[in-house]
Amino acid sequence: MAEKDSSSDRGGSKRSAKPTINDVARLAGVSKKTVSRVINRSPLLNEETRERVEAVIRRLGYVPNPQARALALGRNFLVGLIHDNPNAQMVLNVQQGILEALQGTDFEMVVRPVDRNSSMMLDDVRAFLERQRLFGVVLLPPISEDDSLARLCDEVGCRYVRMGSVQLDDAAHMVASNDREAVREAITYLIQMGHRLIGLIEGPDGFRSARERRLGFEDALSTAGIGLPRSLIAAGNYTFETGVSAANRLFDLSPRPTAIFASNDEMAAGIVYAARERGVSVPDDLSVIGFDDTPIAAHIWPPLTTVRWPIVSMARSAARKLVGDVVDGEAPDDQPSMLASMLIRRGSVAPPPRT
Amino acid sequence: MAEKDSSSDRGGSKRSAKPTINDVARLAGVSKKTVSRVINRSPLLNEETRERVEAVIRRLGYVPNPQARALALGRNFLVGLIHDNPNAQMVLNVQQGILEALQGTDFEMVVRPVDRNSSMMLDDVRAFLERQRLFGVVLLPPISEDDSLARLCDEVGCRYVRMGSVQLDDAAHMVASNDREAVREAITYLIQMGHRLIGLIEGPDGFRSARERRLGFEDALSTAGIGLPRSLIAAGNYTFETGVSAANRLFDLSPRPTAIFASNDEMAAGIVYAARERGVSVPDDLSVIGFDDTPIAAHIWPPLTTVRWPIVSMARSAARKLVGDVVDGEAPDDQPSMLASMLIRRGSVAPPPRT
DNA sequence: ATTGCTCATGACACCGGTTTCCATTATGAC
DNA sequence: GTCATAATGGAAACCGGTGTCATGAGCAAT
Repeated sequence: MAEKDSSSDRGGSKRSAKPTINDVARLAGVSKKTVSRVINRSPLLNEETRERVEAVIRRLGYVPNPQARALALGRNFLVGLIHDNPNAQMVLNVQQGILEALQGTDFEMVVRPVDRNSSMMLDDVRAFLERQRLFGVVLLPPISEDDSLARLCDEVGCRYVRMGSVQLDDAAHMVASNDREAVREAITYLIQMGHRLIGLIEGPDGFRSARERRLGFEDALSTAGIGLPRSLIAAGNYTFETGVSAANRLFDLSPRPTAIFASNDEMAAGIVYAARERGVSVPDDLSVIGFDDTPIAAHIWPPLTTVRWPIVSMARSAARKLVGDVVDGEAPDDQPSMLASMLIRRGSVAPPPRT
Repeated sequence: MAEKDSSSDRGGSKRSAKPTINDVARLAGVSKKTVSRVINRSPLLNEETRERVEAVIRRLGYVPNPQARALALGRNFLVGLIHDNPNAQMVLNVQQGILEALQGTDFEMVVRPVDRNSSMMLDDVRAFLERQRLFGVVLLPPISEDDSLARLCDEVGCRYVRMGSVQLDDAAHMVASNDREAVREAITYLIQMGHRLIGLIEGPDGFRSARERRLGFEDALSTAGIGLPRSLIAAGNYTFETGVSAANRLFDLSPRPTAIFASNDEMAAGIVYAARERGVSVPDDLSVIGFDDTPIAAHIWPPLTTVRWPIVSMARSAARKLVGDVVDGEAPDDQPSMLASMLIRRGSVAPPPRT
């Protein structure tokens, strides 16, 4: 310890020295490179040599050092998840999907929540990407809708795949669902039940998902020849609380809508909550449809009819796009870029009251 | 490309060569070592030299390569989160706490969900730890209660900190809350409201959190001199569904309990759901208290009175324990090992009905 | 026997940092 | 002015892998 430049290694760690590729090579009587070939399943390798080396590897319990590999290869084995989504279940589902795709590979997932309202957001992400030199990132909505983030990834040479409600990028960089079509179906279902006065609680301005869902809503109504007064559209921002207040605004309308579609389940749960507060019965007086099919949808009373967003599959597909060609030579667009949502019918929809 | 050992680098990546420490050294007219000293804030360095080097670093936008650092230092900068907790909000809160603690350090967080029911679990985790050579891991309940996991970490030389409902390990390896005391308070509150027939929906067998919460429940009753018939205790496993079925079992009792405490919010939400199904009014006919204060608690009707588990602070504290001494020479037990829960009073508790 | 080819393997440099060890320079005491 | 000492900076080794290229063996064709 001639120089105390850095913090000293506090002695305790009795981490028994891990065997290295050199140890394996020496004991097997071959060169490092040959061991490296065994590890990487090189085809041009004598079967007998391979077995001898593998035996030594097993005996020593040798595991290649990922840091060294990362350095030598000039890339690491980290896939990042960048998100600013407040919905815990959604984020966790995405993590699950990514991890499923990474299962059995050398890749790990690192998670990076960001604050889209911060002016530093882009700088933060840039610093993160440059520092960590991630292999690639998955971008979760709503921040995935931001083109400047995608450009940033390009700039720093980091692969990316965006998830979203609509195709915003080419197939290699995008996994989308078709929200518009799914909402159209849901609203058509309400219309078939007899509803004519249907309210909409929108997602926040500037979110593509919000816009797509609204477009699906409008499509269904205009196809059925039903007009849509401005007053039936209430603003929300995907939180439970705005669901409550938007619902209250719609309840004050006269005539009152007999059904409300909320652009996500949180807000739909807010509608149900507000209805209880006001003594409005769901579904007898009011039908409610949400979007996402997060657990809350099934766990409130009455259980919510909602559109299931195929979030886990989307995430899995996104991660495969990212690492597929490295892992098994698969082309990045072998993975689907468009996945379908589906309507889940539960107890929050009924025909409108007779009055 | 003489040898096609590994998958070829698909050409596209026009990642402009990142500046290295050599570039900085050359342009600043100093040696690598000097640049390294600047990066690591070595004190024995001429002020003028430092400034010159820093200027070059800024000009080049140089960022040290973490992989190379990890290799040279013999440790990486990854903190793992190992969990098998099905509660999304809880997992995400823990992630948030860990990331807060890691903020501004060179550490990143990798997430590893495991399946505690799999016989391969320990082997999987061992493979994970050995492969990735993580700096340390945070263990989330319920799997954190498993001593064999902690022993495994010791064995492979990986630091760990366990989170839990009771002190299961020494202060350097544990961050706990005091569930027992918190539940005692909650039940005492029910007793003060006049309840005498109080049901309990337990967490799964073998979970320390479940046991501690039950002990707190029993403590409060016996302190108040209230007996606890076996029939008032129903089994659950922390899921919404078992909350529903356990509640139904308690509803069939005669006399029916006037209050039920559930060992977590999911199950408490199940009670409220079941009550609605049966036409039992909460809180008029039945008071309900949950545990955790996850968002669902505030988002159902009526909003749940519950015990807030200080999960974010616990996670932050756990992560600081892990990296503290490396980051700023802080002793690992400068961080608290015990954090307090608190009762959040909302709308699901009222005095018992007169009858 | 010589040439030409393929196959299996090894020597060696390299990735980008940190550390060791030594050389040089600056400082201060005499 | 000289010498001892401390402050500073550089050369080279090292961390543990991978890539490049050379080499020797084995074998078929000439």
